[in-house]
Amino acid sequence: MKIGLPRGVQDILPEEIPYWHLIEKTARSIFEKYNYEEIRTPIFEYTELFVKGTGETTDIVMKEMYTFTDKKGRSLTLRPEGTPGVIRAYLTNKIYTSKPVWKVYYIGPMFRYERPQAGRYRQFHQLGVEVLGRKDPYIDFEVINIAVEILKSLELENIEVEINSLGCSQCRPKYREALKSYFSKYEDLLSPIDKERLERNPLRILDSKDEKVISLKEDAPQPLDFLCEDCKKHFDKVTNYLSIANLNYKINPKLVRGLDYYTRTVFEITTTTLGAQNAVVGGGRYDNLVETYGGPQIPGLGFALGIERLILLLKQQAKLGIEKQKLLFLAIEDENYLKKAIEISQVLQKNFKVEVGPLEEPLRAQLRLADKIGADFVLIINSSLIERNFIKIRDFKSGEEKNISIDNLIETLNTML
RNA sequence: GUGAACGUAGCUCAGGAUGGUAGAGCGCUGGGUUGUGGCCCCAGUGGUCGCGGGUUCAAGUCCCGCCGUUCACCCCA
Repeated sequence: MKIGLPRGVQDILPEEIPYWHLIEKTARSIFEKYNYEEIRTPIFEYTELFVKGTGETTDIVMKEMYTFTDKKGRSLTLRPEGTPGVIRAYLTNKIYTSKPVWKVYYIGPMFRYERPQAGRYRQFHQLGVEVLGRKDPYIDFEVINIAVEILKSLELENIEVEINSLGCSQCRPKYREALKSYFSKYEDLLSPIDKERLERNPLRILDSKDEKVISLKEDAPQPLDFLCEDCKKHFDKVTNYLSIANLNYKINPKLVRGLDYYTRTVFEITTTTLGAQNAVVGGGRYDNLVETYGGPQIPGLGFALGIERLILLLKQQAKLGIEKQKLLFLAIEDENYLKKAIEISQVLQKNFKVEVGPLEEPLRAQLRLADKIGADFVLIINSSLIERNFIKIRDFKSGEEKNISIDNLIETLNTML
Protein backbone atom coordinates (compact mmCIF):
# COMPACT_ATOMS: atom_id res chain seq x y z
CA MET A 1 0.00 0.00 0.00
CA LYS A 2 1.27 3.39 -0.96
CA ILE A 3 0.97 6.22 1.53
CA GLY A 4 0.85 9.65 0.03
CA LEU A 5 1.50 13.05 1.49
CA PRO A 6 -1.17 15.00 3.36
CA ARG A 7 -2.37 18.07 1.60
CA GLY A 8 -0.23 21.17 1.79
CA VAL A 9 2.90 19.60 3.27
CA GLN A 10 6.08 18.73 1.46
CA ASP A 11 9.45 17.07 1.77
CA ILE A 12 12.40 19.39 1.68
CA LEU A 13 14.83 17.28 -0.33
CA PRO A 14 18.63 17.60 -0.24
CA GLU A 15 18.61 19.67 -3.45
CA GLU A 16 16.60 22.35 -1.67
CA ILE A 17 18.61 22.44 1.51
CA PRO A 18 21.27 24.93 0.29
CA TYR A 19 18.53 27.59 0.07
CA TRP A 20 17.47 26.89 3.64
CA HIS A 21 21.00 26.97 4.93
CA LEU A 22 21.72 30.21 3.14
CA ILE A 23 18.65 31.93 4.56
CA GLU A 24 19.16 30.58 8.07
CA LYS A 25 22.84 31.47 8.07
CA THR A 26 22.24 34.99 6.77
CA ALA A 27 19.42 35.65 9.23
CA ARG A 28 21.24 34.21 12.22
CA SER A 29 24.32 36.29 11.65
CA ILE A 30 22.26 39.48 11.34
CA PHE A 31 20.20 38.68 14.44
CA GLU A 32 23.31 38.07 16.48
CA LYS A 33 24.81 41.38 15.42
CA TYR A 34 21.76 43.21 16.71
CA ASN A 35 22.05 41.31 19.98
CA TYR A 36 19.15 38.90 19.55
CA GLU A 37 19.33 35.40 21.04
CA GLU A 38 17.69 32.29 19.67
CA ILE A 39 14.68 30.72 21.36
CA ARG A 40 12.97 27.43 20.54
CA THR A 41 9.44 27.04 21.81
CA PRO A 42 7.15 24.01 21.45
CA ILE A 43 5.38 23.20 18.21
CA PHE A 44 2.09 22.78 20.06
CA GLU A 45 0.60 24.77 22.90
CA TYR A 46 -2.73 24.99 24.66
CA THR A 47 -5.36 26.17 22.18
CA GLU A 48 -6.29 28.97 24.54
CA LEU A 49 -2.92 30.62 24.02
CA PHE A 50 -3.74 31.40 20.41
CA VAL A 51 -7.39 32.17 20.98
CA LYS A 52 -6.51 34.83 23.54
CA GLY A 53 -3.42 36.15 21.79
CA THR A 54 -3.83 35.90 18.07
CA GLY A 55 -7.47 36.79 18.62
CA GLU A 56 -10.76 34.98 18.41
CA THR A 57 -12.03 37.20 15.61
CA THR A 58 -9.09 36.42 13.33
CA ASP A 59 -9.30 34.03 10.41
CA ILE A 60 -6.36 32.15 11.84
CA VAL A 61 -8.21 31.25 15.01
CA MET A 62 -11.67 30.93 13.49
CA LYS A 63 -10.87 28.54 10.71
CA GLU A 64 -7.20 27.80 10.20
CA MET A 65 -5.94 26.06 13.31
CA TYR A 66 -4.85 22.45 13.64
CA THR A 67 -6.54 21.74 16.96
CA PHE A 68 -6.82 18.34 18.64
CA THR A 69 -7.46 16.87 22.04
CA ASP A 70 -4.88 14.70 23.74
CA LYS A 71 -5.61 11.55 25.71
CA LYS A 72 -6.51 13.51 28.80
CA GLY A 73 -8.95 15.66 26.86
CA ARG A 74 -6.86 18.84 26.78
CA SER A 75 -7.25 21.03 23.73
CA LEU A 76 -3.93 21.55 21.99
CA THR A 77 -3.07 23.43 18.80
CA LEU A 78 -0.18 23.26 16.37
CA ARG A 79 1.22 26.77 16.43
CA PRO A 80 -0.10 28.90 13.56
CA GLU A 81 2.38 31.69 14.31
CA GLY A 82 5.36 32.31 16.52
CA THR A 83 4.53 35.28 18.73
CA PRO A 84 2.15 33.74 21.32
CA GLY A 85 4.59 30.96 22.16
CA VAL A 86 7.41 33.42 22.74
CA ILE A 87 5.27 35.61 25.00
CA ARG A 88 4.16 32.52 26.88
CA ALA A 89 7.80 31.50 27.36
CA TYR A 90 8.55 35.01 28.61
CA LEU A 91 5.86 34.65 31.26
CA THR A 92 6.40 30.98 32.08
CA ASN A 93 10.06 31.64 32.79
CA LYS A 94 9.39 35.01 34.44
CA ILE A 95 12.02 36.63 32.24
CA TYR A 96 10.70 40.08 33.18
CA THR A 97 12.04 39.63 36.72
CA SER A 98 15.63 39.41 35.52
CA LYS A 99 15.80 41.14 32.15
CA PRO A 100 14.56 44.64 31.41
CA VAL A 101 14.72 43.90 27.69
CA TRP A 102 14.42 40.55 25.98
CA LYS A 103 15.35 40.27 22.32
CA VAL A 104 14.91 36.83 20.78
CA TYR A 105 14.62 35.22 17.37
CA TYR A 106 13.14 31.93 16.23
CA ILE A 107 13.18 29.74 13.15
CA GLY A 108 10.70 26.92 12.69
CA PRO A 109 7.55 25.38 11.24
CA MET A 110 4.05 26.86 11.58
CA PHE A 111 0.73 25.23 10.71
CA ARG A 112 -2.41 26.65 9.18
CA TYR A 113 -5.32 24.81 7.64
CA GLU A 114 -5.68 26.68 4.35
CA ARG A 115 -6.13 25.79 0.68
CA PRO A 116 -2.58 25.39 -0.59
CA GLN A 117 -1.40 27.66 -3.36
CA ALA A 118 1.85 29.11 -4.62
CA GLY A 119 3.74 30.31 -1.56
CA ARG A 120 1.08 29.06 0.83
CA TYR A 121 1.31 25.70 2.56
CA ARG A 122 -0.23 24.00 5.57
CA GLN A 123 3.13 23.42 7.12
CA PHE A 124 5.36 26.37 6.38
CA HIS A 125 8.36 27.96 8.00
CA GLN A 126 8.93 31.33 9.51
CA LEU A 127 11.83 33.09 11.03
CA GLY A 128 11.25 36.13 13.12
CA VAL A 129 12.11 38.26 16.12
CA GLU A 130 10.31 39.47 19.21
CA VAL A 131 11.40 42.31 21.48
CA LEU A 132 9.90 42.66 24.94
CA GLY A 133 10.39 45.60 27.22
CA ARG A 134 11.10 48.49 24.89
CA LYS A 135 8.52 51.11 24.10
CA ASP A 136 10.78 53.62 22.35
CA PRO A 137 10.36 54.24 18.62
CA TYR A 138 13.98 53.44 17.84
CA ILE A 139 13.25 49.77 18.42
CA ASP A 140 10.37 49.83 15.90
CA PHE A 141 12.89 51.10 13.41
CA GLU A 142 15.42 48.44 14.41
CA VAL A 143 12.97 45.60 13.89
CA ILE A 144 11.97 46.84 10.43
CA ASN A 145 15.58 47.49 9.59
CA ILE A 146 16.62 43.94 10.49
CA ALA A 147 13.96 42.46 8.22
CA VAL A 148 15.09 44.68 5.37
CA GLU A 149 18.74 43.89 6.01
CA ILE A 150 18.07 40.17 5.69
CA LEU A 151 16.36 40.66 2.35
CA LYS A 152 19.09 42.98 1.13
CA SER A 153 21.82 40.56 2.17
CA LEU A 154 20.12 38.00 -0.03
CA GLU A 155 20.16 40.54 -2.86
CA LEU A 156 16.40 40.59 -3.25
CA GLU A 157 14.89 43.12 -5.60
CA ASN A 158 11.39 44.51 -6.09
CA ILE A 159 10.54 44.70 -2.43
CA GLU A 160 8.52 47.40 -0.76
CA VAL A 161 8.17 48.33 2.90
CA GLU A 162 4.69 49.48 3.89
CA ILE A 163 4.01 50.97 7.27
CA ASN A 164 1.05 52.28 9.23
CA SER A 165 -0.03 52.99 12.79
CA LEU A 166 -3.14 51.57 14.37
CA GLY A 167 -3.04 53.67 17.53
CA CYS A 168 -3.30 52.54 21.11
CA SER A 169 -6.05 51.70 23.57
CA GLN A 170 -6.70 55.45 23.93
CA CYS A 171 -7.19 56.47 20.33
CA ARG A 172 -8.05 53.25 18.53
CA PRO A 173 -11.63 52.99 19.89
CA LYS A 174 -12.41 56.43 18.50
CA TYR A 175 -11.12 55.46 15.12
CA ARG A 176 -12.99 52.22 15.24
CA GLU A 177 -16.25 54.06 15.87
CA ALA A 178 -15.57 56.55 13.09
CA LEU A 179 -14.87 53.75 10.67
CA LYS A 180 -17.94 51.86 11.76
CA SER A 181 -20.25 54.80 11.29
CA TYR A 182 -18.70 55.57 7.91
CA PHE A 183 -19.21 52.09 6.52
CA SER A 184 -22.62 51.75 8.18
CA LYS A 185 -23.89 54.35 5.73
CA TYR A 186 -23.05 51.97 2.91
CA GLU A 187 -24.09 48.77 4.60
CA ASP A 188 -26.24 47.73 1.65
CA LEU A 189 -23.19 47.68 -0.59
CA LEU A 190 -21.13 45.49 1.70
CA SER A 191 -20.61 41.80 1.13
CA PRO A 192 -21.81 39.44 3.88
CA ILE A 193 -18.21 39.03 5.03
CA ASP A 194 -17.64 42.76 5.28
CA LYS A 195 -20.96 43.24 7.08
CA GLU A 196 -19.80 40.80 9.68
CA ARG A 197 -16.49 42.63 9.94
CA LEU A 198 -18.36 45.84 10.52
CA GLU A 199 -19.60 44.46 13.83
CA ARG A 200 -16.68 42.36 14.85
CA ASN A 201 -13.60 44.15 13.64
CA PRO A 202 -14.31 47.14 11.37
CA LEU A 203 -10.61 47.76 10.76
CA ARG A 204 -10.48 44.64 8.69
CA ILE A 205 -12.80 46.14 6.10
CA LEU A 206 -9.82 48.18 5.00
CA ASP A 207 -8.31 44.87 3.96
CA SER A 208 -11.29 44.00 1.77
CA LYS A 209 -10.70 43.35 -1.90
CA ASP A 210 -14.36 43.64 -2.77
CA GLU A 211 -14.60 45.98 -5.77
CA LYS A 212 -17.33 48.12 -4.31
CA VAL A 213 -15.51 48.45 -1.02
CA ILE A 214 -12.26 49.42 -2.70
CA SER A 215 -13.78 52.66 -3.94
CA LEU A 216 -15.48 53.28 -0.60
CA LYS A 217 -12.17 52.87 1.14
CA GLU A 218 -10.80 55.94 -0.62
CA ASP A 219 -12.93 58.29 1.42
CA ALA A 220 -12.95 56.27 4.61
CA PRO A 221 -11.49 57.79 7.76
CA GLN A 222 -7.80 57.00 8.11
CA PRO A 223 -6.22 55.69 11.28
CA LEU A 224 -3.40 58.22 11.12
CA ASP A 225 -5.89 61.08 11.45
CA PHE A 226 -7.19 59.66 14.71
CA LEU A 227 -3.91 59.01 16.48
CA CYS A 228 -3.53 60.53 19.90
CA GLU A 229 -0.63 62.85 20.60
CA ASP A 230 1.68 60.10 21.87
CA CYS A 231 0.91 57.70 19.05
CA LYS A 232 1.40 60.40 16.47
CA LYS A 233 4.78 61.32 17.91
CA HIS A 234 5.80 57.71 18.05
CA PHE A 235 4.87 57.11 14.43
CA ASP A 236 6.64 60.26 13.24
CA LYS A 237 9.80 59.23 14.99
CA VAL A 238 9.73 55.74 13.51
CA THR A 239 9.34 57.06 9.98
CA ASN A 240 11.95 59.69 10.66
CA TYR A 241 14.46 57.03 11.70
CA LEU A 242 13.67 55.08 8.56
CA SER A 243 14.43 58.19 6.52
CA ILE A 244 17.67 58.84 8.36
CA ALA A 245 18.76 55.30 7.55
CA ASN A 246 17.81 55.80 3.90
CA LEU A 247 15.37 52.98 4.11
CA ASN A 248 12.64 53.39 1.53
CA TYR A 249 9.13 52.96 2.86
CA LYS A 250 5.59 53.78 1.94
CA ILE A 251 2.92 54.86 4.38
CA ASN A 252 -0.11 52.71 3.67
CA PRO A 253 -3.07 54.02 5.69
CA LYS A 254 -5.08 50.92 4.80
CA LEU A 255 -2.60 48.44 6.17
CA VAL A 256 -4.31 46.77 9.14
CA ARG A 257 -3.05 43.16 9.33
CA GLY A 258 -5.00 40.12 10.36
CA LEU A 259 -3.95 39.60 13.94
CA ASP A 260 -5.81 41.28 16.76
CA TYR A 261 -2.97 42.12 19.08
CA TYR A 262 -1.28 44.89 17.13
CA THR A 263 -1.06 48.45 18.43
CA ARG A 264 0.70 51.43 16.94
CA THR A 265 3.27 50.40 14.33
CA VAL A 266 2.35 47.73 11.80
CA PHE A 267 4.36 46.95 8.69
CA GLU A 268 4.60 44.56 5.79
CA ILE A 269 7.25 43.87 3.21
CA THR A 270 5.77 42.84 -0.11
CA THR A 271 7.00 41.94 -3.55
CA THR A 272 5.45 42.32 -6.94
CA THR A 273 6.61 38.96 -8.20
CA LEU A 274 4.90 36.39 -5.99
CA GLY A 275 1.36 36.51 -7.34
CA ALA A 276 -1.38 36.66 -4.76
CA GLN A 277 0.83 35.65 -1.85
CA ASN A 278 2.91 38.78 -2.00
CA ALA A 279 3.74 39.37 1.66
CA VAL A 280 7.17 38.13 2.61
CA VAL A 281 7.45 39.82 5.99
CA GLY A 282 4.79 41.07 8.38
CA GLY A 283 4.99 42.50 11.83
CA GLY A 284 4.24 45.23 14.28
CA ARG A 285 3.97 46.41 17.84
CA TYR A 286 1.82 44.74 20.51
CA ASP A 287 1.94 46.80 23.67
CA ASN A 288 -0.99 45.06 25.38
CA LEU A 289 -0.32 41.44 24.58
CA VAL A 290 1.74 40.53 27.64
CA GLU A 291 -0.99 41.99 29.83
CA THR A 292 -3.65 40.11 27.90
CA TYR A 293 -1.94 36.93 29.06
CA GLY A 294 -2.07 38.10 32.66
CA GLY A 295 1.48 39.40 32.77
CA PRO A 296 2.86 42.81 33.66
CA GLN A 297 2.50 45.86 31.41
CA ILE A 298 5.35 45.14 29.06
CA PRO A 299 5.43 46.51 25.52
CA GLY A 300 6.48 44.26 22.67
CA LEU A 301 6.97 44.04 18.94
CA GLY A 302 8.28 41.72 16.27
CA PHE A 303 8.11 40.43 12.74
CA ALA A 304 7.86 37.11 10.92
CA LEU A 305 9.29 36.21 7.54
CA GLY A 306 7.98 33.39 5.32
CA ILE A 307 10.89 31.18 4.35
CA GLU A 308 9.16 29.30 1.51
CA ARG A 309 8.16 32.59 -0.08
CA LEU A 310 11.67 33.90 0.26
CA ILE A 311 13.00 30.79 -1.48
CA LEU A 312 10.54 31.30 -4.34
CA LEU A 313 11.93 34.81 -4.75
CA LEU A 314 15.53 33.65 -4.62
CA LYS A 315 14.78 31.09 -7.32
CA GLN A 316 13.05 33.66 -9.51
CA GLN A 317 16.06 35.90 -9.33
CA ALA A 318 18.46 33.00 -9.79
CA LYS A 319 21.10 34.91 -7.92
CA LEU A 320 21.99 32.25 -5.46
CA GLY A 321 25.71 32.31 -4.84
CA ILE A 322 25.98 28.97 -3.15
CA GLU A 323 29.32 27.37 -3.77
CA LYS A 324 29.46 23.63 -3.65
CA GLN A 325 32.51 21.99 -2.21
CA LYS A 326 34.39 20.09 -4.90
CA LEU A 327 33.87 16.34 -4.83
CA LEU A 328 36.89 14.03 -4.99
CA PHE A 329 36.50 10.43 -6.08
CA LEU A 330 39.01 7.74 -5.22
CA ALA A 331 39.49 4.79 -7.61
CA ILE A 332 42.03 1.99 -7.95
CA GLU A 333 43.30 0.02 -10.91
CA ASP A 334 42.93 -3.33 -9.17
CA GLU A 335 42.33 -4.84 -5.76
CA ASN A 336 46.04 -4.93 -4.91
CA TYR A 337 45.76 -1.29 -3.96
CA LEU A 338 42.72 -1.63 -1.75
CA LYS A 339 44.71 -1.24 1.44
CA LYS A 340 46.48 1.81 0.05
CA ALA A 341 43.17 3.34 -1.00
CA ILE A 342 41.68 3.00 2.45
CA GLU A 343 44.77 4.60 4.00
CA ILE A 344 44.65 7.52 1.58
CA SER A 345 40.91 8.00 1.99
CA GLN A 346 41.34 8.35 5.73
CA VAL A 347 43.70 11.25 5.20
CA LEU A 348 41.67 12.85 2.42
CA GLN A 349 38.41 12.85 4.32
CA LYS A 350 39.89 14.96 7.07
CA ASN A 351 40.23 17.76 4.53
CA PHE A 352 37.97 17.24 1.53
CA LYS A 353 34.64 15.86 0.41
CA VAL A 354 35.52 12.40 -0.82
CA GLU A 355 33.58 9.51 -2.31
CA VAL A 356 35.43 6.20 -2.35
CA GLY A 357 34.49 4.06 -5.36
CA PRO A 358 33.46 0.40 -5.32
CA LEU A 359 37.04 -0.78 -4.99
CA GLU A 360 36.36 -4.43 -5.77
CA GLU A 361 34.84 -3.60 -9.12
CA PRO A 362 36.75 -2.96 -12.37
CA LEU A 363 38.20 0.50 -12.80
CA ARG A 364 35.74 1.14 -15.58
CA ALA A 365 32.81 0.62 -13.24
CA GLN A 366 34.38 2.88 -10.64
CA LEU A 367 34.85 5.68 -13.15
CA ARG A 368 31.35 5.30 -14.50
CA LEU A 369 30.03 5.84 -11.00
CA ALA A 370 32.32 8.83 -10.56
CA ASP A 371 30.75 10.35 -13.64
CA LYS A 372 27.21 9.65 -12.54
CA ILE A 373 27.55 11.21 -9.13
CA GLY A 374 29.21 14.26 -10.62
CA ALA A 375 32.74 13.97 -9.25
CA ASP A 376 34.92 16.99 -9.93
CA PHE A 377 38.25 15.21 -9.58
CA VAL A 378 39.15 11.53 -9.63
CA LEU A 379 42.23 10.16 -7.92
CA ILE A 380 43.45 6.92 -9.46
CA ILE A 381 45.94 4.57 -7.88
CA ASN A 382 47.69 2.52 -10.56
CA SER A 383 50.74 0.27 -10.80
CA SER A 384 53.00 2.55 -12.79
CA LEU A 385 52.73 5.43 -10.33
CA ILE A 386 52.30 3.84 -6.94
CA GLU A 387 55.83 2.44 -6.95
CA ARG A 388 57.16 5.98 -7.06
CA ASN A 389 54.59 6.94 -4.42
CA PHE A 390 52.61 9.02 -6.88
CA ILE A 391 48.91 9.11 -7.66
CA LYS A 392 47.05 10.27 -10.75
CA ILE A 393 44.49 13.02 -10.52
CA ARG A 394 42.07 13.77 -13.33
CA ASP A 395 39.93 16.88 -13.63
CA PHE A 396 36.74 15.10 -14.57
CA LYS A 397 35.14 18.05 -16.28
CA SER A 398 38.07 18.90 -18.56
CA GLY A 399 39.78 15.50 -18.72
CA GLU A 400 43.13 17.03 -17.80
CA GLU A 401 45.48 14.78 -15.87
CA LYS A 402 48.40 15.21 -13.52
CA ASN A 403 50.61 12.95 -11.43
CA ILE A 404 51.09 14.14 -7.90
CA SER A 405 53.23 12.91 -5.03
CA ILE A 406 51.40 11.18 -2.23
CA ASP A 407 53.76 12.71 0.30
CA ASN A 408 52.36 16.18 -0.14
CA LEU A 409 48.93 15.15 -1.41
CA ILE A 410 46.97 17.49 0.86
CA GLU A 411 49.09 20.54 0.02
CA THR A 412 48.85 19.92 -3.71
CA LEU A 413 45.10 19.38 -3.59
CA ASN A 414 44.65 22.53 -1.54
CA THR A 415 46.22 24.58 -4.30
CA MET A 416 44.17 22.82 -7.00
CA LEU A 417 40.69 23.00 -5.50
C1' G B 1 -14.78 27.33 2.62
C1' U B 2 -15.84 28.94 -3.14
C1' G B 3 -14.47 28.68 -8.48
C1' A B 4 -11.41 26.80 -12.58
C1' A B 5 -7.62 23.72 -14.92
C1' C B 6 -4.88 19.40 -14.36
C1' G B 7 -3.21 14.01 -12.62
C1' U B 8 -0.61 8.59 -18.50
C1' A B 9 6.75 4.92 -17.54
C1' G B 10 11.83 7.19 -12.58
C1' C B 11 11.44 12.46 -15.30
C1' U B 12 9.15 15.81 -19.34
C1' C B 13 5.02 14.93 -22.13
C1' A B 14 1.84 12.75 -26.55
C1' G B 15 -2.75 9.79 -27.06
C1' G B 16 -8.38 11.67 -25.23
C1' A B 17 -14.02 15.80 -29.03
C1' U B 18 -15.15 10.49 -33.14
C1' G B 19 -14.41 4.32 -26.66
C1' G B 20 -11.44 -1.29 -29.37
C1' U B 21 -6.75 -2.74 -22.70
C1' A B 22 -0.78 2.52 -24.53
C1' G B 23 3.63 5.81 -27.27
C1' A B 24 8.11 9.34 -27.70
C1' G B 25 12.41 11.66 -25.69
C1' C B 26 15.43 11.48 -21.52
C1' G B 27 16.81 7.95 -17.75
C1' C B 28 17.89 2.91 -16.28
C1' U B 29 20.23 -2.31 -17.51
C1' G B 30 23.50 -5.26 -20.63
C1' G B 31 26.97 -5.34 -24.71
C1' G B 32 30.46 -2.97 -28.48
C1' U B 33 34.16 1.09 -28.85
C1' U B 34 37.65 3.78 -25.13
C1' G B 35 44.59 2.51 -21.30
C1' U B 36 40.33 4.48 -17.72
C1' G B 37 34.08 7.52 -17.22
C1' G B 38 31.60 11.15 -20.68
C1' C B 39 30.48 10.86 -26.89
C1' C B 40 28.86 7.24 -30.43
C1' C B 41 26.66 2.28 -32.00
C1' C B 42 23.59 -2.21 -30.82
C1' A B 43 20.14 -4.69 -27.68
C1' G B 44 16.98 -4.69 -23.48
C1' U B 45 13.98 -2.60 -19.27
C1' G B 46 10.00 -0.03 -18.45
C1' G B 47 2.99 1.89 -16.83
C1' U B 48 -3.43 -1.81 -11.95
C1' C B 49 -3.22 5.52 -17.52
C1' G B 50 -4.10 9.14 -9.22
C1' C B 51 -7.94 5.96 -6.29
C1' G B 52 -13.00 3.98 -6.18
C1' G B 53 -17.58 3.32 -8.48
C1' G B 54 -20.94 3.74 -12.93
C1' U B 55 -22.37 3.48 -18.38
C1' U B 56 -20.85 -0.12 -22.31
C1' C B 57 -19.90 -6.29 -25.54
C1' A B 58 -15.52 -3.02 -24.70
C1' A B 59 -13.12 2.84 -20.79
C1' G B 60 -6.59 6.06 -20.58
C1' U B 61 -10.73 8.14 -23.48
C1' C B 62 -17.68 9.17 -21.37
C1' C B 63 -20.34 10.05 -16.21
C1' C B 64 -20.11 10.45 -10.65
C1' G B 65 -17.41 10.52 -5.97
C1' C B 66 -12.77 10.85 -3.36
C1' C B 67 -7.50 12.10 -3.04
C1' G B 68 -3.63 15.19 -4.78
C1' U B 69 -1.36 19.36 -7.71
C1' U B 70 -1.75 24.29 -9.72
C1' C B 71 -4.10 29.14 -10.19
C1' A B 72 -7.64 32.64 -8.51
C1' C B 73 -11.13 34.18 -4.45
C1' C B 74 -10.32 34.41 0.70
C1' C B 75 -6.38 34.99 4.08
C1' C B 76 -1.57 35.73 5.37
C1' A B 77 4.33 34.66 5.93
